[in-house]
Amino acid sequence: MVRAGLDKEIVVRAAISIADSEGLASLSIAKLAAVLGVKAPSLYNHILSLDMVKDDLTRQGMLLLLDITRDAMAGVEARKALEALGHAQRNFARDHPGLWAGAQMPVAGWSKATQKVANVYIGLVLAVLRGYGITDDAAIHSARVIRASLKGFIDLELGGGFGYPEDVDVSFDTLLKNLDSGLRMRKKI
Amino acid sequence: MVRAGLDKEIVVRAAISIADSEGLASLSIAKLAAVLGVKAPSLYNHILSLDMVKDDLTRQGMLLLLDITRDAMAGVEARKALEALGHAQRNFARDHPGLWAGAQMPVAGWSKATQKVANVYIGLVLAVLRGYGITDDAAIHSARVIRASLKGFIDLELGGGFGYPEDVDVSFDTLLKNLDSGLRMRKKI
DNA sequence: TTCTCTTGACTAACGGTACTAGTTTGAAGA
DNA sequence: TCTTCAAACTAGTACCGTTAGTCAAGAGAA
Repeated sequence: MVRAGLDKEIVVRAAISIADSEGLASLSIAKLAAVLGVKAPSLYNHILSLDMVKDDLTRQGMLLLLDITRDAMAGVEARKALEALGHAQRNFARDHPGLWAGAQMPVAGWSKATQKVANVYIGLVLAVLRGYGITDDAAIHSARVIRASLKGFIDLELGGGFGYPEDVDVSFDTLLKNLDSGLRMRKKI
Repeated sequence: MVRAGLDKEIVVRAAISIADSEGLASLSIAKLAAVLGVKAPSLYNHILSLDMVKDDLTRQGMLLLLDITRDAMAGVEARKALEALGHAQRNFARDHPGLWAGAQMPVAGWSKATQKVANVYIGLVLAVLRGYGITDDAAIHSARVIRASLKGFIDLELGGGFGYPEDVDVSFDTLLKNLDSGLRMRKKI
């Protein structure tokens, strides 16, 4: 009965590692316990439930994504900012598929704390739109379009939804160009 | 031990009903058996596994979506066709959230038969693009953009991802307008 | 009508999941 | 050194999908 010296952070870190390498779906209490060298019930001295671990994982993933995106967007505007946002998200999803998958779960299952972090992300999208001169109601609608397009593309790419051999990078550039031209149109009207 | 008169079709039909009313995630052998008035193991006289039921459900969902979309797109071109495609998908997802969720699962988990049906869907998107004068490689890239945008929007809407009170219908129209203007741009170049 | 054979139900069980209760022990602080 | 709390443990609950083996319903043949 040697003590493993665990705490919630270590457990969540292990969960992130498992989710990113084997997929969020195969994250389980049993696997977590095995990785940490402990029997499954012992984990409950540090965590409330597997769902809570996933919530923590999601929130940490969002915070990391926010940092990365903010850095990428620093000092650029409009189209450059949109591209920075898009590439930052796509790269994040490829580097951390488990964290990305966590952030794509239905909002209803998140804790208040995690929902709060999610709202900060919207702020970043709205910042991009200010660069296009789009504010207020129109910004909300355009923000939804940007979020939806990026999320849909990344989910499809990660899920193996692009079967044809054409270069997916070119497709992503097409997506960003489309969004840019749509937003510039919107500004003119 | 009265015989229930089951067959695979009846089981899949019940699965669709459960998935659409309670969500794909809560579709289980136990629930399926309860609904059909039979003990769980009895189902295995008619099905191979729960995964195979989900695959059938997905394929049937896709076929239904294809029918609905084809009908909506009949006799219209370019922007009208794009709008028909978009609204048909969004309405389908709202009417059949379980079938929609099935069709969004990672491609790797599908049978060959189901993947084949999925490919037919791409044909519909390419038909829309022909109306814009976009063919070949460019069409593949634009088709990915359309699929990604629609999928992302619908997934976000169904998952409760749009927190602000602004009218989601307006946002969807914005998405379609964006796509349309992007595609018309692309045609000119 | 009776017999046979197939089909579709059943019960019991296996290994997996998350989780809880109760027990023991390591290790830190008094 | 003793006490106390935290963190591990074992054992067990209640689910999940799935398999093996059993038995009877019901259809077709004699």
